[in-house]
Amino acid sequence: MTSRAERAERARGTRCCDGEARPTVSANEAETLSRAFEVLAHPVRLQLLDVLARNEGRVCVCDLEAAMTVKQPTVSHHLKLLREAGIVDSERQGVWAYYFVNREALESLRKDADKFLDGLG
Amino acid sequence: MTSRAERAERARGTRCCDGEARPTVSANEAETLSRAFEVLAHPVRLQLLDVLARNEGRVCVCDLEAAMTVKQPTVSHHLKLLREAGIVDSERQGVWAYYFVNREALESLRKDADKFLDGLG
DNA sequence: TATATATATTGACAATCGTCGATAACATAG
DNA sequence: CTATGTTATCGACGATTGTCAATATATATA
Repeated sequence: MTSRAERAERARGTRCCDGEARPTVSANEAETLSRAFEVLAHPVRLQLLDVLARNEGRVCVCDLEAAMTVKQPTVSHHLKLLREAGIVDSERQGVWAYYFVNREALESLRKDADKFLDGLG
Repeated sequence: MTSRAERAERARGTRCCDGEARPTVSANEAETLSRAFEVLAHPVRLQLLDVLARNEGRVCVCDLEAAMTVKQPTVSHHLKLLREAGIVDSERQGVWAYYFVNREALESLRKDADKFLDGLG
């Protein structure tokens, strides 16, 4: 609780700011945006994205696995989530699976995140 | 699986990109950043932030509650998470509790998010 | 074909999350 | 003091998440 300037008195049972307190972001937009942030809300996924973004189309799962602290099924699991979110894609080359970021999807995610955060003032 | 240009052949049991596959974001940084994204990973918290950012220090819980679809204890719960994350603060005025965004914390969050997302290329 | 390697999937488990009714804590009016 | 309105906390519940061993699937090599 931080101290602040005084405020107009008000009777109980009254709203303080009626119309002004409506969100400008709809429930649907908030839903969509929060799902985008969810994808980013795990350290392993952030590191996977980091590696993939810096090694354009050249990283196989075995190397991703080596770069992470978690075991192979867990890496595979997080890659699946990134794939389902659309921000990475993969290609099979023989025994190996190479993952790479979907640049348009990533750009779109960044734009949405920026727009929301910038919109906050 | 998207089709891509051909790749140098390689024997099984070999790494494809050794050193290059290291994350530039440390496990600790990833941990911290992912916690920031976690806060944003829920539609109600996004809408709360939205409302608070647009009504500088003037919104009481009763009005936040009226603006959300979830019940009062749930609103209180999400406000607590935002407070614990440091990006909002609150002040009690008599019976009412007024919430407002912590501008420095919000700016710092935005900077970290931007830095990571921009860093991806 | 048999074998070895790379990746994905399954299934189980503990841990965390989101929600809400009930209730506590607090402030004020009467 | 009592009653009423506001917010926070508690406790329970189902749902979701993260992890990994075990296993399946796919591919290449011998």
